[in-house]
Amino acid sequence: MVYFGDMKEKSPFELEDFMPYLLNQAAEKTSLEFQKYYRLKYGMLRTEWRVLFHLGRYGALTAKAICDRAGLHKTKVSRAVAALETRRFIQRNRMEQDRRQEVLTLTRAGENAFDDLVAEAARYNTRLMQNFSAEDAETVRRILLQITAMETVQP
Amino acid sequence: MVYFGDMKEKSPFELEDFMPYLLNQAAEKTSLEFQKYYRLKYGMLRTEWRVLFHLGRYGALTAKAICDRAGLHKTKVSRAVAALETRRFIQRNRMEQDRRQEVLTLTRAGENAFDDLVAEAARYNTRLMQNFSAEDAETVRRILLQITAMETVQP
DNA sequence: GGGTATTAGTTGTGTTTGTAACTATCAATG
DNA sequence: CATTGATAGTTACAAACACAACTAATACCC
Repeated sequence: MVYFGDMKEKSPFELEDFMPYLLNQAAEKTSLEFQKYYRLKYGMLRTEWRVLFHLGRYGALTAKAICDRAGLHKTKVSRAVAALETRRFIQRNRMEQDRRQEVLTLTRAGENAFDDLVAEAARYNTRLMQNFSAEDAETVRRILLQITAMETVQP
Repeated sequence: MVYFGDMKEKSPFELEDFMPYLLNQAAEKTSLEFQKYYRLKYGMLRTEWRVLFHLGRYGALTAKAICDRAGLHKTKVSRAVAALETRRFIQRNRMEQDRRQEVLTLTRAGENAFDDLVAEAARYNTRLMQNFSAEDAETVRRILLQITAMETVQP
């Protein structure tokens, strides 16, 4: 019988068993790939694309509403809104009943960009997921949503 | 019969159907949560933790080898190595047969940090994944690896 | 062996992010 | 109404990142 005394028994822990790592690798890959649509074609950053998406998908919103829905910090949204306005993708209108808030709406150019990018997103998603069975896709979707919605994984 | 002419039929596309979005949300959540272990306790950044991990898990490596294995850019690794050396977690030794390269090894402090962080990583992972069945966990793992390894999702 | 190309690693620069502090407006309470 | 506190959004500053240019050492090859 062979003696395995020299083997490191303690750490069979591989990076590929570590979910944050796996998630990051996959997220980074797909994000970088999809970037080229909104970045090259419209000069947007990821946050800008997400803000645009929320406005296109859910109609006029305030910055705060976008923060809440999208889980983005207000400074990120503020900068994205400023950039999108500069490029004439959105329009701001102060509310009269509460002049702290402003309602954001897509311009015609913004709607066009939205339509285009949503179509690209759907196509990208289809191409990405066609490699997997419908059951597997649904399992992944469900678990990712669940992880995202989990309250803190307690120490 | 009601006329639905005004409905936007074209875009039943939700963010929650968009895999890059789902991946990013889950990745960001878990990364931020796990950050506190290496960040608060050892003052490391994510790249530093990953460099430390590779050295602890796979033994002495050059910076280039870490780049290749971890899929990190050399400038990131260079700065992580500098930071880890400053905090005395690693040691550098120029190779005699090729004086461009330097072999990186963990110091005692580096090994201690590695052992601690790997244990925390394993515990975090267990707590995260205990909410799912073994089959689901395996499905997710497999698909995330597959996505990461995919060549470009062609336009 | 001398010029050219590669390779390992570093540094510099502009861009993006995170955090905190700030302004302006509104709400609540005395 | 005046003061205090909360809220929507912006700005300022430092940390982090990406990408290109750089240094130093080695390989190639005529």
